[in-house]
Amino acid sequence: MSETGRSTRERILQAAGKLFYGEGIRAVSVDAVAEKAGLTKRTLYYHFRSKDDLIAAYLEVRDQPNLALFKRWFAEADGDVAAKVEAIFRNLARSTRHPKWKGCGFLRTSVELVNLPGHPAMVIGRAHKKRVEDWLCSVFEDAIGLREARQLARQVILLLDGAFAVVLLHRDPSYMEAAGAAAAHLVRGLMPTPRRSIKVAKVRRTVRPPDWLTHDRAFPPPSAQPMDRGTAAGSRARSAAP
Amino acid sequence: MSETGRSTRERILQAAGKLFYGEGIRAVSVDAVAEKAGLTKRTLYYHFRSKDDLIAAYLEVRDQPNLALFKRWFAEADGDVAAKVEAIFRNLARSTRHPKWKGCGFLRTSVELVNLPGHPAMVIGRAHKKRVEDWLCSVFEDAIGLREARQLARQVILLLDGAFAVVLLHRDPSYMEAAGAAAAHLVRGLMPTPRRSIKVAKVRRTVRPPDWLTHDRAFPPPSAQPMDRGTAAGSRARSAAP
DNA sequence: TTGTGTATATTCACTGGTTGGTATACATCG
DNA sequence: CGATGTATACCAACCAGTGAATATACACAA
Repeated sequence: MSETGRSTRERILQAAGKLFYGEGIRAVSVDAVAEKAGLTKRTLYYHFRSKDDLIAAYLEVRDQPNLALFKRWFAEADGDVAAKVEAIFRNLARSTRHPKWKGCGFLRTSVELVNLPGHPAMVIGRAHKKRVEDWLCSVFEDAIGLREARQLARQVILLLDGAFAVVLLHRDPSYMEAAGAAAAHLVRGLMPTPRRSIKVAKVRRTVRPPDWLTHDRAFPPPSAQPMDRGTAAGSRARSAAP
Repeated sequence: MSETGRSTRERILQAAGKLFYGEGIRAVSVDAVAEKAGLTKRTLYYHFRSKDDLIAAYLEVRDQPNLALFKRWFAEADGDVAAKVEAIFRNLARSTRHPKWKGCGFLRTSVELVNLPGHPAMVIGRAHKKRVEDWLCSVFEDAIGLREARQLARQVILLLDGAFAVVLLHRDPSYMEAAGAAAAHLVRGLMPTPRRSIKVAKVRRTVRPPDWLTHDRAFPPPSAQPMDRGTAAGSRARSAAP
């Protein structure tokens, strides 16, 4: 609670974030995190019950900023919904060119904990992906009809996570753009208004619902309060590694 | 290589396959593999130079059978190419319901070795995925005569690998079927023959030229340079880092 | 048949190092 | 004082990989 206490905890989280994301959770020892944070392992264990707790905290920290980034990219893009969705992929493609980019931390963690489905980090990862999907779904509901929105959101998510995996494997950002093109095509195939005029549509045309414009500008939180934080006594299996 | 030698090697590979796929390569020790194979660790090291060699061999074994399975599912399915592609996803969805299913071993290994791009297992994994993509590409070229076959094959691969990741995370096979529907929709959108409406694609446009693949964006990008098309072919092989 | 040489195949016991996690004590501060 | 942090030192378990000895198979000679 003290000032030094909070900053220490955040220093640990920052070090853990860099190391876990950069090298993988099993490849990083608690000692390495402590050393990077500039303190002793014992101090780390004062702030976090276990390595598993630290892993969960590492993902939890990244949850909201990640979704917020998607929303920002979507909001700042011009064009219709399809173009805005594609803009997310385009921004992501730019990110993947950074040498420190290592795919999606949530997916990678879920792979490393594949046999611990109840691990708190897995719960957080699933919740995060669901949150992105729900946000996309709400976006599509506003622009299209209800029924296909869920399926469409899922398919965009599939392309997104597929691109994370494939670009990480091949280290070729063009896959991310191919995914964006596919996503835009899927969205456009379900859009009600025939987009014949290519030129005028720079800014959203005022289609029927006048409220969706305002609704689009101000993004409502997908759900009031997230995070069923808890099950702190998880204490699942150990993560051993060379 | 006497008779016993080969069978011993295969016993090791079988044990390694079950353990590596079931629990992950970093979670499984060499001792565990040796014990499961019913021999000593020293014997294992007689047949394989190192654990990394064993990992590579584990993936190499699965390369051809995996692709052959896709080809079989494709060949045995009825309907047009889109339906045949969708059949792959449907068969895969059935596979994911098996409790021992743990996603794609190639992708999972690439995640665990994310910082060793020159690792032999990574090379094998990339080659495998490329092989599946090339096969799909040739299917689209031969059966439909598509010029955009390469891009289409990549997008189907993206949906495939995305489904592997997402189904593994949520343990919900319906994502695999959603991916299949999306893939079929993408394929069908490029098929030359007049198409009948099937399933998901309810709203159907009647535009002839499938120009969406050529990265046309229906709306002009705000700034001049939309995206820098990277080298479409050629995956850069980064030099190994220890 | 028996003996011997040689390459293959396998085992036991071990190394040096790392792992997640602790016991204990010391420090700082309201 | 007592609560909150931090540090030194330590643990038992586990890790990938190895040295030295041995067991087995087979080829060839006497």
